[in-house]
Amino acid sequence: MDRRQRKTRDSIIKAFVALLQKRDYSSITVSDVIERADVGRATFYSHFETKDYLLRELCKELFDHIFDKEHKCGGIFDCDSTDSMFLHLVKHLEKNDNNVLELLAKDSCGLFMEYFSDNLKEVLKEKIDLVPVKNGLPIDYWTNHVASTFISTIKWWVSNGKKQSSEAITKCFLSAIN
Amino acid sequence: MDRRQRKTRDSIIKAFVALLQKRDYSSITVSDVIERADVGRATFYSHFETKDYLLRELCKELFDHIFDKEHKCGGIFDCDSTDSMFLHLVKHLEKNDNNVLELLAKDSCGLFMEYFSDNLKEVLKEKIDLVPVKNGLPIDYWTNHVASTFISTIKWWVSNGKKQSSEAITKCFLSAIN
DNA sequence: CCGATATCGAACATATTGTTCAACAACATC
DNA sequence: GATGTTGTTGAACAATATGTTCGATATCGG
Repeated sequence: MDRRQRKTRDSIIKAFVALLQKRDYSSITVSDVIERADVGRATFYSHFETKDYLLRELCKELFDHIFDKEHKCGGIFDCDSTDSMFLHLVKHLEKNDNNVLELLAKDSCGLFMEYFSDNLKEVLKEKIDLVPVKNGLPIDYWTNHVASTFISTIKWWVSNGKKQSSEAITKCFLSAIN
Repeated sequence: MDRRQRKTRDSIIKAFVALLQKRDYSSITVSDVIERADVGRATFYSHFETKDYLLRELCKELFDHIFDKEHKCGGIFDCDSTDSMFLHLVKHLEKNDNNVLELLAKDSCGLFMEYFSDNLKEVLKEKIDLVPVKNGLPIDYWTNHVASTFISTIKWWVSNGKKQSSEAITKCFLSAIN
């Protein structure tokens, strides 16, 4: 990819994240983004079809990074138990690159949640043997429940100022689903 | 309230719900709503400040009805156990007045969820003695978890075509949190 | 250096928003 | 059923946002 392309793309996404931390998604305009990113209007539209697509791309980048599909070595896929997998995930989230974690606690976080949930469910499906399904619940229901509980735990954790250690909050989560 | 006011208000909300079932919230314009409701533009704005306020009002009406605050007799507040309370809630949701339940399974349902969750947490706080808190989890975390699990259960149920009976899905939910 | 490609910026048509106003219709009250 | 009040209408309006176009300019890779 052309160095120029990467540069403008990066500055657009950076500006977008910065704005998302301050304002509601729906209140942010394309003009806001390109002004902050210091990028021409036509340039923006040559990179992203609409504002919605920009959000999608952001989600994709974020969760592709967290659930790093490329080099699974050392990632969550290498964990030998679910306990350590979830702890690994929490610790990763705790680092909070780009303050993106905070976005999960905002109002307009529907798409984030969806991506988060989809990625998590996918992992859980592969690791289902490590997460004991409770008394005859449908597997589908169970993975959905575990993913949803993990996300609501993280959301609760962030919303309350991350007072617990990553170990403690992981324990909370594991207690909740066991 | 003036008969005329109620009439236009009702037709606006009705039109709005009908549109929400077909399209995404963000894609629906005020013009769409007033056209479908057959109501003047100025009239719309004399009832609702913005499109967002319309959504809020809708949520309020919906959940005020479900968690009927007025006449608590025979409502969920009269239940003697949490089991029957949740079953009562599910049965109420199953009736699905105005096909509103379907909205919970759509993409742009963030605000619905929020209202749902807030109302549920409030009830749970009053009924906390009936829902045993698991091994030393923070009460706050626990009510949040129970509410979030109930909602994700309902969402899963609706998304999969409500194949289970209300009794069965309530049992799933109770298994998940116990 | 050169050809290819990305950016710029300004202008443009289009669409949506939220407001205003005068004319009209439905209401409640006597 | 006459009267004053209130809600609705439709059209027009300014303001803002969207997405596109195009020639000029700058930057890239080789």
